[in-house]
Amino acid sequence: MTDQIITRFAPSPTGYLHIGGARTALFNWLYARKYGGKMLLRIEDTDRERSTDAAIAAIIDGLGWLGLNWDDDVVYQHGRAARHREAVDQLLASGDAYYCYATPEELTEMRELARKAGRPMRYDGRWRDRDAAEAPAGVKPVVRLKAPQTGETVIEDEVQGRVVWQNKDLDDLVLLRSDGNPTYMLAVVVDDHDMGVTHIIRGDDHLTNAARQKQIYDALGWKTPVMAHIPLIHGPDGAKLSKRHGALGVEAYRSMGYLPEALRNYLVRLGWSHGDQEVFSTDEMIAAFGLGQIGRSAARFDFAKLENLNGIYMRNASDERLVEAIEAILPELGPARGLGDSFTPEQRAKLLAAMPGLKERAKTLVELLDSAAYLYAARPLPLEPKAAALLDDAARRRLVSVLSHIEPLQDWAGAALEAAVRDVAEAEGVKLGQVAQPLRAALTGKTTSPGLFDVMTVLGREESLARIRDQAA
RNA sequence: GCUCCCAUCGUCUAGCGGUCCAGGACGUCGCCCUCUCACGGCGAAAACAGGGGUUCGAGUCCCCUUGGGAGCGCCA
Repeated sequence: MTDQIITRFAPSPTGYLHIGGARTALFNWLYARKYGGKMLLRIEDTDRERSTDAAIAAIIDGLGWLGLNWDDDVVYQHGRAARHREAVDQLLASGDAYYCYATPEELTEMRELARKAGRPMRYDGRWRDRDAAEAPAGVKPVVRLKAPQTGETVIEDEVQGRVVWQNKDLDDLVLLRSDGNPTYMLAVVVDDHDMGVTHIIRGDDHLTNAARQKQIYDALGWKTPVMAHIPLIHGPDGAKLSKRHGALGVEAYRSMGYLPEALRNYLVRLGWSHGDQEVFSTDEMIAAFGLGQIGRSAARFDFAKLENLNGIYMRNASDERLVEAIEAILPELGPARGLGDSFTPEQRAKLLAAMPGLKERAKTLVELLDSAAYLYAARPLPLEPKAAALLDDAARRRLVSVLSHIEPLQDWAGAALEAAVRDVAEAEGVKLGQVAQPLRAALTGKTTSPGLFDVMTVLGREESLARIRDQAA
């Protein structure tokens, strides 16, 4: 029991689940699943001002969409303030923490002085050894950790390796604010400990925090969990991917038509690798995952590669699955495309029938839906400029010939249609393409589409003939 | 400014002292397949940031420089 692996994902609910957070969650999830352990979810909502229920919902939705389930109940950090204070009392009692009455003004002054002197900006410890009797009246104190001033603090990080700080460079951090509320630094340590977290896997923006947290663990006499600080994800331009700089929530990727399994596969390969393997099933991912194969440098987000992966996953997905995935985002996409929030049974049936040809050609669900527009278009079909250009007089005359060859067909099926159209080309003394392209333009309004004879089959005899007649001359 | 982290093709990466005139994938560019577009197949261009060491031997170890990034709050 004690050797069970427990990881956690601990987002602060101040916005959606962004892509970096999603990857952190994924890594935690993979690690826990691999070792038959648990991944816990903790909402770090101690900042009451910035935390919102909408953000909590967005994070939970995002995890659900990605298929990253957590174990046990969600822990809300805010609800644990009493326990956090208890830990501070322990530290106060053991002499590992003290009250500090320095005012915000004094702190600002300290920072400015330090900056001028070219020294690290840190608290000077002025209340560290002062008697509480000297406390100024009317000032609510904070509680600070009495951190070691000599020696070093060391983190043996699973991905960054051994990281060392000189204790003289670290100051006495605040554990309890003057209003009696715990700080993040204290809360994380107490919660991770109480939740039995054995492995902390998080972004390396927390690496320097790890040193302070280590000091708190030590002061409390607790064992520090194994830590793994994974590199951040940067934007395509190399600049950091922050909420104010192009970072998108996972729901944005859903709206852009990516499949959650494709996004997961893309994300896992950002910073982690397993030889030359690029595509992983969920089981393969879990089996192959390991902290040791996580790289230490930041990665840029590359939509082209995500699209490629998404295309692979779409081609391998069942037709029904893809129709369902499109239906899930249809409320967002449909109206702008002349479709409703959901498909009519006929629309759905046509889409399903055309899916084998459609999914072969699209990289996202949005592209897929757009490429299916011809299925639902009302006659007479609007023609794309390039399609219109294809339908010159000679082409329209050929369509007449096509009509005469296919109208008599008993069997409206791919092979028969193809044979008929080939006959037309031969009779006209032209290449198949010269008949096929105008035909495609007439049937779909576009110059590209799935195989022509599949298109005709899905559209059905009447609709196909009508569309051809519309353009024949 | 201070502390810490990082550095292989445009991008994601393999490489854990010799088998690397550096491999895979995406992207790009050719060719093939072909009713279009995709898919698929074949091929090409494309990288060890720079400088010092250590070593018989360095992409791989050490140092410096340069360039990125993170953190330095009574935010998380």
